Amino acid sequence: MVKKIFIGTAWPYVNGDLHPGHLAGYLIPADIFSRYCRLKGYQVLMVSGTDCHGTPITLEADKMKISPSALVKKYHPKVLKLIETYDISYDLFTSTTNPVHKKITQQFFLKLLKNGFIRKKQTYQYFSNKENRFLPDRYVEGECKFCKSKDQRGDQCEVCGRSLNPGDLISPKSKLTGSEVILKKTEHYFLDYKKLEKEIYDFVFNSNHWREWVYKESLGFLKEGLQERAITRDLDWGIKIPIDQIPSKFLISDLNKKRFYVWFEAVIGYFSASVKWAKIKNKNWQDFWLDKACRHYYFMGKDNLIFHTIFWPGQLIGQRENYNLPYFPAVNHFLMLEGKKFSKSRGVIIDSLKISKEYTVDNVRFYIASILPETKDSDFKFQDFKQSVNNKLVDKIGNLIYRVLIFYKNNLKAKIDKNCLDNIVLNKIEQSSFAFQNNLEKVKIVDALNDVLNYVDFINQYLDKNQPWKLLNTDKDRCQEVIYSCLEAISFLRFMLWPFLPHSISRLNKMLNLDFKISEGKDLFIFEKTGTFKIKQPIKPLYSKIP
RNA sequence: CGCGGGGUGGUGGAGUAGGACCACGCGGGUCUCAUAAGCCCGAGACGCAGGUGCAAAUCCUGCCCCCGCAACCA
Repeated sequence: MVKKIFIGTAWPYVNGDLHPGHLAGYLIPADIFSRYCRLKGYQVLMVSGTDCHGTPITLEADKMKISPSALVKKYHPKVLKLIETYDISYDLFTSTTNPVHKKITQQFFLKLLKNGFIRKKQTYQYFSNKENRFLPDRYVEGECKFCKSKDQRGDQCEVCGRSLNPGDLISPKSKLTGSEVILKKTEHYFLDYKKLEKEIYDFVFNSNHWREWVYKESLGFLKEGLQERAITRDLDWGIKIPIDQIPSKFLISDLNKKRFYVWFEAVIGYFSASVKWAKIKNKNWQDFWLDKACRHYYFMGKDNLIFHTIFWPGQLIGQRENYNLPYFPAVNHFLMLEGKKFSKSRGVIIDSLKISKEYTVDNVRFYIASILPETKDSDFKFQDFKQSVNNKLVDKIGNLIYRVLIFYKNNLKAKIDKNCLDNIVLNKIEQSSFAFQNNLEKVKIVDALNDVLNYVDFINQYLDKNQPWKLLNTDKDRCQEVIYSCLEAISFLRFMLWPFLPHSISRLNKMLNLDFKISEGKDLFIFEKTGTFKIKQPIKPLYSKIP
């Protein structure tokens, strides 16, 4: 039976350009994993899209004096361009503004309502008369009523450390315009996580194959007990509440002025994008969401952890449809830039598109893959980048491939009489392949890349020990055997490198007149001799040094 | 005492009690097929202070530093 894999990646917010933190946090690791799965012959579905709703979008749009939808139209293509440039292999990359998503979000809500997990509740929120809108706590500042510190944000006082609720600020003002802010009564729908707590706890508790810190963090969060959580906001930008379909006893006032809260809606995108993909491609989304043999992998930064291990599973459980829950949340820490957090306002920023043009996509992919923040925050340093690419990718990997191919072409006229694979090489291929797959199955991508580098080192050492350049005059048969063994080793190397470096490995395929025959059910990591090596195109180095 | 993660040679990582390991960088040597590439050898580290143990990077206590979350930022 073909293994089924669903891959969901975090939905990038469309209020700015994507920086290398997004590449390292989910785009590149998810892509490496999905390419590996495809080579293994698994049935893969990888989806995501842009997250287009929420207050930050409306605020950014206001700042630019355009409508939220105009802002989305401006940024969505830029995100798409980046994904195409880096060749992130989504089966569908959509956005939360697509109609299928709207409809499915409303259905999710209605189902939760029907199943008794939604309740209505009155709260007080900060409201700006001048701006004529409710403001999130963090956009309001005033004096902390506990310690009397001035200019504290509405969500927390940084001086005394207390969490603040609406009303805990004295003379609150809008952080955006400085205008006065009042407390206003408003009614919202809440998702009652208390009722789902037991099932969520069982789900998390039984997931002890997760990365240890992810497991502990999720359990730690549950330890404090879940509470009901608002799923609607007083906003005019977002997905509308399906008023017509709500039983009258559940209706609340001003529903036409409310929208679904983005946290509730964005994660449903994983499901709605799958449904949309199935419609477009005429496939079954049920293969991935109802077949218990399908495993769900999610890739995201650590700021998104709780949404994927607690809240989203809760939403799925509440559907009572027996949908597949996350199998493995590949949560990454953060990528820093020269020791600092990426920050547009502080100028700590690199344009991902620009560096791909300047240094090539595969160079950037290689470096980022080598420093993925899988266990703790990691650091993008330009000096490291250059060293890493020049020494590992160019000198070790690139040079190995080049020295073997050019030797084969120049000294053996690209022809081998006897296809005899050295046992020591065969053993290494099998041993590395095993270690590599073992790591990738556990989404340990940095370790898997190290397996590849270790394999390359071995082949370089093998060449030095056997010195085919000397054998050329003393023992031609052995010389052919050594070079043939290296060619087979390189041929297999293509499979291990392609997930990391799709562009250059495609070039290598062309040089060798080979291709990947990817098909569901066919495991390309089972070693098979390539047999004969034809060289049709001029041999050129795959990589060049960064000056 | 809100929850959790982290601090190991210059850099990035591995290592949950008994020889501190890997890769890059650095120093030296060597080959010459190759992109001044390859290969070999070497120097160099457990955040701080206590404690338990025959033995601590690892367990305990206190402190310092970095990061995420803390339910209205997603």
